[in-house]
Amino acid sequence: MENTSTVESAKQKLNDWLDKGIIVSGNKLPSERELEELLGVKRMTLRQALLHLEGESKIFRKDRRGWFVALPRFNYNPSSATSFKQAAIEQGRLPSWGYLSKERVHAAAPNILALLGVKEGDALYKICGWGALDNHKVFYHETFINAQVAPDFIEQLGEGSFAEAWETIYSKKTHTKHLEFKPTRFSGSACKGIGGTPGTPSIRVKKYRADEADKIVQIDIEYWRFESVEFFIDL
Amino acid sequence: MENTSTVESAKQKLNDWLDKGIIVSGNKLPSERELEELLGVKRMTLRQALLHLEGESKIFRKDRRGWFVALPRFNYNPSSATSFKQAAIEQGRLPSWGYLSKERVHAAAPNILALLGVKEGDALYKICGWGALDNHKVFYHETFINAQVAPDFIEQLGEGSFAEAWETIYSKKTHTKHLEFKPTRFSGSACKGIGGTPGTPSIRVKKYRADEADKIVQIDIEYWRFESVEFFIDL
DNA sequence: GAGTGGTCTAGACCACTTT
DNA sequence: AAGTGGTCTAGACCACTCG
Repeated sequence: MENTSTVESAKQKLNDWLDKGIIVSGNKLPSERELEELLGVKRMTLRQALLHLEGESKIFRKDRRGWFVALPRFNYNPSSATSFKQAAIEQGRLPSWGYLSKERVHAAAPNILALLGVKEGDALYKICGWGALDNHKVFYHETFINAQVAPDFIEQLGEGSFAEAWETIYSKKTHTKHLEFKPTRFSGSACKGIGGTPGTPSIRVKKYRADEADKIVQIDIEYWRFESVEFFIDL
Repeated sequence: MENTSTVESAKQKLNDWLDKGIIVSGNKLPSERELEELLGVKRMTLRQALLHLEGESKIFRKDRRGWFVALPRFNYNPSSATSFKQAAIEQGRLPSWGYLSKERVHAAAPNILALLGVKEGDALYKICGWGALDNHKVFYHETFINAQVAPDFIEQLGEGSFAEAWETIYSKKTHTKHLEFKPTRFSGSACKGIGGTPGTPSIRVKKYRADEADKIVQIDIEYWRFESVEFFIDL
């Protein structure tokens, strides 16, 4: 009669409730203590079920804030000229973003300096920020820019997007030259910046952007929430 | 004196032992029961530590077989003409692969048929297999091929690689036309094919390969072990 | 301040792998 | 047959969030 009270059965019930839209009022799931009662499993077991559903992109976590019904995946073409903002709108999503820090620095990882063609000790810009869809943060980024190529970039950027700044202020059309995808887990600044749970899988996307002369002018390192995105590239 | 006996401390100790190469004889870690004693933590706690280290690519699991010291990440360019075999050798790794099934089928997902230009009810080939580095399986794949474009592909393939078959037998040079990266978790056939633990994060790579006339002749769906790979693309 | 998520303990049983 | 990994129970404490 009663089911086997295992992770699998808990998952199925939760899945049902999610599909049917019941129980899950608004967007937040009931607390774990309520759920363990509703599902007839213990806390650690429930946790497994929730973690599995997280992996299947049905739900997601905000650190210390609980579990939420997942939003659709974002279809992202990192090589496209289309900005995050525009792509989001095209997919019927509400984009937003913020900057956590904008610094003029004189040091960075050696390979960053080399790629940007910045001499040891010379200035470059480091900008950290996040991007969100429907008010849910989906990526954190660190961006490096050659200060010689784009003087006063920080001031010019304001609250606008990178693409806008490049085109409007420096009249440069940039294109993606190189891409890297590395499966990792959230930790450190990416974790804080996005409000992610440490240890949760994530994808690090590294992007070199170049100008018309094929000179690398910007390096982006983005950390995406594992379940919130899907990448595609046309060649 | 004794540390706080938390996940973090267990991780640090394990990390130490891994770095120094002690405790870890051969390639397999001691059993979980031994480790809980050595580290002074309980099983579920140890498990958290191990899972974290798995996420950081220091160790990996074989289903029901235990924990192993991780191998280096494979640097994989999915758009390159270079075959898996060749790329592996260039990175000083020992590649191997196997086929789990080779079928002539008359049905597949509608979008697969459409992309390959196979009419409803017509034949296509479905080939499932795996790839390994240093005798550790790192990906599982399902490949679909238009039977009209490459008659008798299954027979011609033998135990060789796809690239070899296309070039030698059909004298076609193929190139990657489209790529998709989707973070998922292991389940179903991919899980079995690779000996992965269900629920473990993985990356699904979808690849359309086309001939000189830009006609799609092959669709690859690969499921990669999360921690064993890093992708890059030059544009 | 109550409630909640994150973490941890100290056991247990089963299915599978290995010896 | 013994050992091991996978799973589950029934508690507990702490740090943080939220009302």
